[in-house]
Amino acid sequence: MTLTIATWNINSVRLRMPIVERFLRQLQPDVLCLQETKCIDELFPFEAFRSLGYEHLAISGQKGYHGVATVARRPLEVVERRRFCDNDDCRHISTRLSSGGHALLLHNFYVPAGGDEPDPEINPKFRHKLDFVQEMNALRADQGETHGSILVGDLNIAPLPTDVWSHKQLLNVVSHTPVETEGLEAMRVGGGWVDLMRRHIPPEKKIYTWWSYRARDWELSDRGRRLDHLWSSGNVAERLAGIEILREARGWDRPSDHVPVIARFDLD
DNA sequence: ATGGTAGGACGCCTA
Repeated sequence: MTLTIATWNINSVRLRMPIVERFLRQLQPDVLCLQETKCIDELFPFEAFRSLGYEHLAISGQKGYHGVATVARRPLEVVERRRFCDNDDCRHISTRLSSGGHALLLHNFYVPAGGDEPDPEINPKFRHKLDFVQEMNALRADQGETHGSILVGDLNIAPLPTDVWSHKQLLNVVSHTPVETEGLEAMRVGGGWVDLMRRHIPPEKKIYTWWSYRARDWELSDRGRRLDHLWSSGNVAERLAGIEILREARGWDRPSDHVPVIARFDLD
């Protein structure tokens, strides 16, 4: 049997329901992890998801900012809404997915963007981002009483030189500074996580999942970054059958600035 | 070198 898991920073789930519907009808992933839902739980569009066959929802929302949601066609249960950096931002939810006798732990993350100034001494938002990644070190791929773990989301860091349109020009730009890229890679490797997009697509090849709204023509200039990630424990990575980055979604009507990324696994 | 756009919510913060 196959299991497909998608991640997408949706930049307001209520405003984006038309393209969420289009995506779910077209790709039909088993699970969709959303970030930046930007609405309190009471206002989450439950019915729209249910009518599309996504009847199992795990949400963690707040007013106006952040917010994550994991929606699925199969049963899932909330494991934890973890707090980071001693505040109540809704930036994480973990769920347990049962799939053909396997139980998978699925983390859905929205890492702080970090502001514009890449200096933690003068920019508290950048300090917050670095601290947040530091605290993510507690999450190990082999953790929990499950048969494997998956970690997805908008991590707001493009770790490899080929994860940005210009490595040289972005070295001092938040999302690609060495303190961030090295911190994220250390956390990933230390936690035993496999970068599934890079397992499937060689590191020489450029990959982007985000293009700024501010470009005159995002497609023509193609100044993108890979900010969205899918990781897993080694045993789950062995089952990876494919990765799809839905670049066309950046050109849909009223798009998010991020596109969905989908991983397909072949399980027994 | 700079400013460019978008969302939530209604003056301004965040990305």
